[in-house]
Amino acid sequence: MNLRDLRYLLAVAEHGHFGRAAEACGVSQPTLSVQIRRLEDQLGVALFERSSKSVSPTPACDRLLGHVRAAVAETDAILAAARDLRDPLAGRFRLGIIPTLAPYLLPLVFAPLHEALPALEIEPWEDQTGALLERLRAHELDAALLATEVEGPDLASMVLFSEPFLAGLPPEHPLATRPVVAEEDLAGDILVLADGHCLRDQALAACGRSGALGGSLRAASLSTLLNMVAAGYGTTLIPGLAAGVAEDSGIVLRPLAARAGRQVRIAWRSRFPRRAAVEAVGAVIASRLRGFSEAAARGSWS
Amino acid sequence: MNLRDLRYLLAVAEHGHFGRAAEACGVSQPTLSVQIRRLEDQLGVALFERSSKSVSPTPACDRLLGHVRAAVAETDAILAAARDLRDPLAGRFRLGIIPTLAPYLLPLVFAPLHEALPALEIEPWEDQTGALLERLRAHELDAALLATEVEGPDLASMVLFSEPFLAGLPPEHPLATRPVVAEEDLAGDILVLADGHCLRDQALAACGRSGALGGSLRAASLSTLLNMVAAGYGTTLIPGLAAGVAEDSGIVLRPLAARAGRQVRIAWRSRFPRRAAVEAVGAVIASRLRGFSEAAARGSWS
DNA sequence: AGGTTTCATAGATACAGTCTATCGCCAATG
DNA sequence: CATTGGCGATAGACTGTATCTATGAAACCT
Repeated sequence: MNLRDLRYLLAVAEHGHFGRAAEACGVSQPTLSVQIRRLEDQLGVALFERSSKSVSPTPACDRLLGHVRAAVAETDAILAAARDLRDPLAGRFRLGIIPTLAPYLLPLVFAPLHEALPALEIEPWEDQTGALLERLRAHELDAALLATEVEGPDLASMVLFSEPFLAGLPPEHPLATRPVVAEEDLAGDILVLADGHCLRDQALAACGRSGALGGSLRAASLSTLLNMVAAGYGTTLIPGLAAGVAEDSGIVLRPLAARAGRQVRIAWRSRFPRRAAVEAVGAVIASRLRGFSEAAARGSWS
Repeated sequence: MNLRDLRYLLAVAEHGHFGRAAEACGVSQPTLSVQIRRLEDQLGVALFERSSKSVSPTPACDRLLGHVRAAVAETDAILAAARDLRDPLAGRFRLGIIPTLAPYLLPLVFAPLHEALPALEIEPWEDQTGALLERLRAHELDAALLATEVEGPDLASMVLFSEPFLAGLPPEHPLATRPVVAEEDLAGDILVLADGHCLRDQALAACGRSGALGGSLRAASLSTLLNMVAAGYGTTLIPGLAAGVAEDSGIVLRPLAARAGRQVRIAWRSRFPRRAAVEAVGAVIASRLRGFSEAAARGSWS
């Protein structure tokens, strides 16, 4: 049985006339005669009572017409829904974001994203890199914003912008008097985030250390870390986007001598069909952050 | 778009695997690959994200699946309903019956019809010949039981049984003393039904009259007529099947010398597709009434 | 590294849908 | 009563498409 035949059936039932029904369907009259006959054979039911003056549905046909109309309506609904979904820049877009980025990046890009891609319903999902990659591979995320490279042939990524680190110092710290701070000078009393945060490893690597301070601090969030530094418990490396918040908490910020930093990327499954959406989201973010890395590195982060 | 493709889509969505879905559909794997791809092209929407390890529906596909399932379910419903309707001896059967036949024939044949054709839901429709033919031609009846021949190439009919007339007399009527009554002897004081009843014309014709008594009586039903005769207002011709009821009302019945009577037929549109149902109904009625005409003509009508 | 699994592609084939042309039937008409 | 027109059915040719087998490409596992 074919959907086309069902439409033919509806047309004949509606017009009560093979010729006019054929015209309405855009086919020839014999086509309808043959197809309706075939349909009757397949169903084992006479659908129309033909005479030279009228073509009227049999009672059996009347009983079937409801289902036929419903089936045709559903397929029309499929086509209509597909039309709505056709735009890859529309619909839900689940975007993972790491915790050291989300609170500072999202306020910057949310409005531009909504403006540039009004049909895209972006659902941010905040978690650490490992968890995000897991969800990405499990099709539970459409893309993720990370500060690390991704591995494996099933994933792909693209750099959106570079985010320099800044030295974060308590106001009374000796280094706070210098205009520029060398990364390795921070190694002595640097505070870092808890395990799992990519920023932890990157900060330690930048200042030449392989391990953290002896388990004394397990800051779960950058916000906690900033408060600890502001209270004089040590120094830290602060991602450029968090500069404003860091200053507000009373921390002194200084550019770094070696320009340590990280690259923020958008990652997706290499087979993800809505590549266009990923690229559009990436483009909006990159555009919003254009020139940011240079400005941040110069220290003009306000 | 094709229903087959929709079934393929459901299979792939269900199995998450082209090979197994193909097996379930009874086609080869390349067939599914090609058809799903074509469907994606037609809808303009990516339906599955393929990799060598998994085939998972896209969010767009998830949204469409509901409609797809509904469409396929409706077509299955069409097939199922057609299976039920396939038997021409099943379903509604609208049967017209003339008023001088219905009250006496229906009680006789209703049970045998139901027994012989349990799936046939017979809906009797009582009206005069002209109205029945009109409804028959308008497809509002499937067949009709009449006592006249039908005219025109669009209708056909078949005699089911012969129904003799009997003389119906008041007990005190002079003719009541005779064992057999001649039709023409009734002409003097015969009472007949109102216009439109075929029995009216047939009774008048049988006793050799062309018009009725001077408009004095317009009996709308045989029952009224019987009561009038029983009350001594005149004589009448009574169809054999009504003999029992007539006797119960106190009328004297006598066989007719010339064996006047009428033939009861079943009529249908010559193009009516459920000829088998018509013939089955006719056969049951004819079988139930077999031998009736002879018995009635002999006067053994009890 | 080699074999296995899985989906995609290519080319051949068979079937099904459609067309034009024509027939047969019926009805209306001169 | 013969003719004409309208309508659906049928025949035969053609075209497009769904399907098959065979093979390719990529990823995964041993």
